[in-house]
Amino acid sequence: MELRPLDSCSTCPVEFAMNMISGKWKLLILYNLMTDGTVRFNELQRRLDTVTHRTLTRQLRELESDELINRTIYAEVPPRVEYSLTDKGKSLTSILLSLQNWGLEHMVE
Amino acid sequence: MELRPLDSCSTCPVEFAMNMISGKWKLLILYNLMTDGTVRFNELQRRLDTVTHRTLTRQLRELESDELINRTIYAEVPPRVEYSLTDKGKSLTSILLSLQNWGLEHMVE
DNA sequence: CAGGATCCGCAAAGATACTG
DNA sequence: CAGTATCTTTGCGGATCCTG
Repeated sequence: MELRPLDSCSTCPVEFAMNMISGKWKLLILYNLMTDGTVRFNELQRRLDTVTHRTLTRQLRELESDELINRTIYAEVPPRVEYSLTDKGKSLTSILLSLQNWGLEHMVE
Repeated sequence: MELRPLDSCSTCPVEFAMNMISGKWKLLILYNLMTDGTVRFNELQRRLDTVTHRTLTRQLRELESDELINRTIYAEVPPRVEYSLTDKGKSLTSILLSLQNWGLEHMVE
């Protein structure tokens, strides 16, 4: 596949994709869901380690409104909320792999 | 290739790659150099259309310090400065294609 | 032509406190 | 447990003016 001309920025597929994954914690969230399938809110927060409660919530809401993740609420006490990838979210794996491959080849360890 | 575990964020290849291309105009700059080879400063500014002189300079400096682009200065009057991709910069094409493919498949036109 | 210097605005992220 | 409400911070990008 070749690089296409970028007619207009508002319809640029590259920018469209970048907007989905731009966000300090988004790729880390997606990565965790890719490898583990389903993760609860607090478990996710533990794994991201330094993320604040507030910020994690926001990032999850954005991913959800972009239809990259599912949010499942269980009517229990204490409450349980589980996050998982949608098919659209799963399809981002190709981008993550592409980024990872490039990083592995060009990072000085 | 499989997704690797993300041991530590400071050594995460995905984050390393993202840091290279995060910047409002960077992918657009790289795209222009990928398709045209060598471009002068003002020509680049015309193509990005709404970018300011100041901001374009900063983005170019960052790309240069990341060794993604070459900056060639010709000792002429008026001055001439040309930008082109390094091999490292050219290798980003795979990421751009990956982003573009995803965007084309998931954008509603 | 291709910058540098200064100042400013804004959106994203963090800190902290409170809650069903 | 999984949020929401406020407030503050910060850093990127923009606006403007000056120069070899």
